[in-house]
This record gives sequence, C-alpha cells and structure tokens, in this order.
Amino acid sequence: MTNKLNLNNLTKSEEDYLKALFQLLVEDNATKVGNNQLAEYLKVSPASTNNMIKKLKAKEYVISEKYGKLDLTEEGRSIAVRLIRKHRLWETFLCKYLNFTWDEVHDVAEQLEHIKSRKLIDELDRFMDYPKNDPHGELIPNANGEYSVLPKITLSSLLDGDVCELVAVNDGSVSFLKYVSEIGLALSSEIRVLEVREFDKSIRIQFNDVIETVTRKFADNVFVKKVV
Amino acid sequence: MTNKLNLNNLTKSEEDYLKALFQLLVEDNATKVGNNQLAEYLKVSPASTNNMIKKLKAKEYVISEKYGKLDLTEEGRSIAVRLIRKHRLWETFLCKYLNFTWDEVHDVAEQLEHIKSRKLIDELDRFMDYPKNDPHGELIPNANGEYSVLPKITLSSLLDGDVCELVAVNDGSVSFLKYVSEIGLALSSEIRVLEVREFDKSIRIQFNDVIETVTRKFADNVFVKKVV
DNA sequence: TTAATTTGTTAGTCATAGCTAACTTTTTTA
DNA sequence: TAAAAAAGTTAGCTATGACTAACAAATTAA
Repeated sequence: MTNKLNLNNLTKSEEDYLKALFQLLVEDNATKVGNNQLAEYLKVSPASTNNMIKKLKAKEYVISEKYGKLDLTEEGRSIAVRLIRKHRLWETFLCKYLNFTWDEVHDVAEQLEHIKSRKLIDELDRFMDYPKNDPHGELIPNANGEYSVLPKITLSSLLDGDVCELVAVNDGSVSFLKYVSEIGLALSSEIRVLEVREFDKSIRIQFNDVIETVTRKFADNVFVKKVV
Repeated sequence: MTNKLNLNNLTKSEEDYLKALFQLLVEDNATKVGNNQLAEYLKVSPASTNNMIKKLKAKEYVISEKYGKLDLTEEGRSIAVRLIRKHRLWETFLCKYLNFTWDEVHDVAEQLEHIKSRKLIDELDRFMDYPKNDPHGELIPNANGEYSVLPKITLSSLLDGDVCELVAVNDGSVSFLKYVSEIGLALSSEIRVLEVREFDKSIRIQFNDVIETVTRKFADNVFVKKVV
C-alpha cells in the first residue's frame, strides 16, 4: 500500500487534469484516452496537455508511454475521486440549502471543489446527513474514497413501448439542464417511450401526462433505468 | 457614480493585496501605509508589492504617487469590503454549522473568500439569517457593501480596576486564538483588570472566577468595550 | 546639514501554465 | 503498402506573480 501522505500539494490545474482524465477513463468508460482527447475535453491546446501530463507522470499520478494512451495510477484515481466527492457534495449543498437550481450549481461547484480542507468536506457531508446522490442524480463517493457508478442507460437506447425512470442527467451543459427542467422532467420522473422515429431518431416520450418530442442528442444526455 | 460593472475580473493575488491594504488603512486605522509595510503584512518581498501596486493603480483600484503612500479608490475599497464580507460569513458558517473552532476557521475562510458567486454569498447570508458578527466578534458587512468598524479598544489600554467585556479578538494568529480559548476566555466574557504591572506591562485579569496573568502582547490582541 | 538608515524602485530571474507553429509518430484509408 | 490524416511531441513565446540584487529617494539621527 503506497500511502505516501498525499499532502494536497496539487495546483488547481493539476487537479483539473486528473479529474478530467478520470471522467474520460471511468465515467465515460473509454477504452483508451489520448492526449488530444483530453485537451479537447478541457478546452486547452494539445501542447498544454502534453506538458501537464509530463508533470503528472513525474509525480506518479499518471502512466503513459510515449505516443501511447493515458492512464491514472491508484494515487491519481484517488485524488480524482476526492475531487468528484467535493464537487457533488457542494452541488448538493447549493441546491438543498442555498436555493440554487440544477443549472446554476456547476460553475460554483467547479470553484468550490478546489478548496483544500478535509474537515470542511467531511463536516459538510455530516451536516447534510450523508447524501447518496447529487442534484443530477449521480452517486457521491464517501469519505473513504469509495466510488461507484450509477447503473444507468441513456434514454436514446430505449425502444418503442419501454418505460423507464429518470435517474440522472449529464451536467456538462447549462442550456441542456435548463431545457430538461423547463419541459417538466426531474429526477425520478417516469418516462414512457411512445415512438422512436426512424427518419431522424427523434423520440416521442410521455411523462406526467405530458407528451414531448425530443431529439436524439437530448436523449443521449438523459440517463434512465428501465422499469418495463 | 462610477459604476463600471465590476466583473469579478480579479486574480486571487489582486484580491489579497486589496484586502490587505484595506485592513491596514481602515481596520488598523493607519495614518499612512507604505509599500514595505504592505509587503511585510502579506509576507512577500517589497519588489512583489511594488509590482502589484503598479497593476492595481493601472486598474484604478489604488492611488499613490511615486515614493508616496498608498490609498484605495472607492472601487478598491468596495472590492475589499466584499472580500471581508465573504470571509466573515464563511467563518460564521464554519463555526455555526460545521463544528469548526475559532482557531480553525481562518485558513479555510481565506480560500473560500475567493469563490466568485454573488448568489452564493447572499444565499449563505440568508441561510444563516443575516448574522451581525463573525466568530471573532467582528461586524459582517451587509449585501450593500456597508462596512462599519466595531467600537473597541485593546485590553492593554485599560488601567487597574477597569471592567470590560470581550467583544472581539484578533484573528491573525492560530496560536493566539487557541491560547484565548484554552484559558477560558470567549466573546462576551467580563474581564476585570486587577493590576497592570509596571515592570513588564503584564496584566493580572479576572474572569469567571479565574485569575490569570497575560502579557502586553496578548492584551494587544484582545478587544474590549469598557463596562466600568 | 551631512551621514546613516529606512523605504521605495528597477532590472533581471524563476516557475506555472497557457499559447502557436513546426515537427514526428502512429493510424487510417485509398 | 504507400500516401494522407490524425495524434502526439517539441521548441519557443506569453502573462502572472513570486524572488534577489542593486540602486535611488526620503527620512532620521548624529
């Protein structure tokens, strides 16, 4: 067990790269993640990414061979999970106690996740009575760094007649989140797939006696679990 | 009214300098504040301060002439007050809801005060029902940026027989704050000055049936209002 | 009032982390 | 399999904000 006393020595940037790499590797379940892909995800140049990856390799948070794919070490993973824990706990706090809406929390949580204080985040967790899910439905890693991925499929993978429950939404885009709540969808909504249109893959869905047509792109960002 | 749409464009460093200058100018009530004094307060080199002051002058947050004393513009003051508001509200939150002690809050609040979100801080204020004082006793500026200084004198300015109430403590040093609570002093404690010793200016005080001798340096950091 | 001390300024260096442009390696596809 | 495209790398530049060393101005003291 390499418990090399992780002293919170990372810069904001280093943390951002580790978290992004984790999200591509684990949450998006990518088979391989490359330098340019990470660059695009973080909206920086490939040169910047290359540079940072070198540094993170030297610090033993990242593994990769020249011209090869990227991976995280145990230590790198652990840092990323702690960042995700912080992000999701703060999002939960903002929604539950400070009247933030779904689409408002992300930017502020991006800042708050870099605050360095073990006590702060563990006390926040306790204060909220150890919530299981964040406002977008995702699971919150616990204080021991145990991370698991919510079992979910995209709405777009369903067929005519399927019935599902909304368990999470992609929190990457503010306009998407606004759209979701505007049409009246929320976590736990029961959604029935009325028809998947051949022509453009758009989907007619029904929920709370509302019937809506949503695009394939929309449905790709809505995560559900099948009920029927 | 130069309301030039203050877009939170400042770096963490710029904010630190503005806040420090405000604290020297207004809170310590200094008649003049110089470059080296500011450098010492921030624990950076005079060269760094000189450099930053140039930038802040260009941005019209600071006024000074070459080799002259430093001052803040209205805009600079307003930014500093907002930082102090954020710092004190976070300190209050940490103590009241997250089980932080007096001496633990400062470092975390130093980080939290740089989070940029108007909504975050105003909602935090509302959540706590608009507290008037922070855990060290200081007044919290309101959402309109109205700032006032708590009427207070130092314990060291009192004479034999004076009785006072502890209204605030200097929050600059963790070891000092620990010391204060260890001997049993807290906000609102009633303190009686038994004797100011000529030899070394040490002071014998009594509070809650405890008698203690404190140094002049200690008493300089304890703020009181006179009762008798 | 001159000399010493303190205070303020400038020049030049370093690390972080971004960028573009040019290049190399790997992968794809014709 | 050879050419084209994509992916990855390197070199060299930028800005921020630290630093030291050297110097100039202002203040204090002899």
